Amino acid sequence: MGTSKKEKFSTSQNRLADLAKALGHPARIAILQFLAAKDVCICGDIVDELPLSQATVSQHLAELKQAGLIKGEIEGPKVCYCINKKAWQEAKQLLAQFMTDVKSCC
Amino acid sequence: MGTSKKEKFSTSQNRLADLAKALGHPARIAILQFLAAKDVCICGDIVDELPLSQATVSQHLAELKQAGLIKGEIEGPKVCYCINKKAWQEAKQLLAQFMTDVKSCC
DNA sequence: TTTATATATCGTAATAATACGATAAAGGTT
DNA sequence: AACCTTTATCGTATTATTACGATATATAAA
Repeated sequence: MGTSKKEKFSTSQNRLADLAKALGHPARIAILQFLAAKDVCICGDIVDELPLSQATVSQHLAELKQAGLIKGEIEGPKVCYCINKKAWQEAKQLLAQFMTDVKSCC
Repeated sequence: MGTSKKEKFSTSQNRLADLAKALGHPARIAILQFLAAKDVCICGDIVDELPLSQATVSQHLAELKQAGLIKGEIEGPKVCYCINKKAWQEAKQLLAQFMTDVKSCC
């Protein structure tokens, strides 16, 4: 019964939902804020910043990567993570447009 | 093991994540768009608009209500749903600020 | 080559989310 | 009162998410 009905909704509704879902965990918010605060690509360090195990952080990073919001480049034994500029602007625009379009009447 | 570690993150990180999570399903995106398109509070009708059962729609509405994004007023045997204007503006501002703050470096 | 370091992935357990039928609750209609 | 309509809630099945230890992988250093 818990089968997903996502295919019954439009592509753009699903894209918005996927983006929002990627932001839907405080650890992922924290990761993005950390990446932003440094203003450069971060090589290593991320696991130490979060109160979660290495495996769990890696999983959250993979989800952000899957949503296209970050990218990771292998640099020696480490991986350098960055916000994906293009995708981020796109996501920002999509969400902002959606939030603006949804006018409230009362 | 799947115990939540949300308490290890800040209130604002959790608030952002909760808002995003509420938007993290195409059915809820569709509900919000439907409410917006009518530009008035919608009494009834919502279930007929979605390819989901009445019980499931009611559950999605409850989640949006829980996040504070919509409110429902009982009108006779029906319920009138509306975007919660104040909360919506707040959410929009919070998300926009977050998306802007997260600058990408590459 | 051995060792250390950094990440990813596997396996798995626990919890949360999704979905729906059945039923309850509340208000209107006849 | 009996009945219909609308919505919420309960019970429950299924799937997804979250989390972590253990292990694999890949690179650098000794």
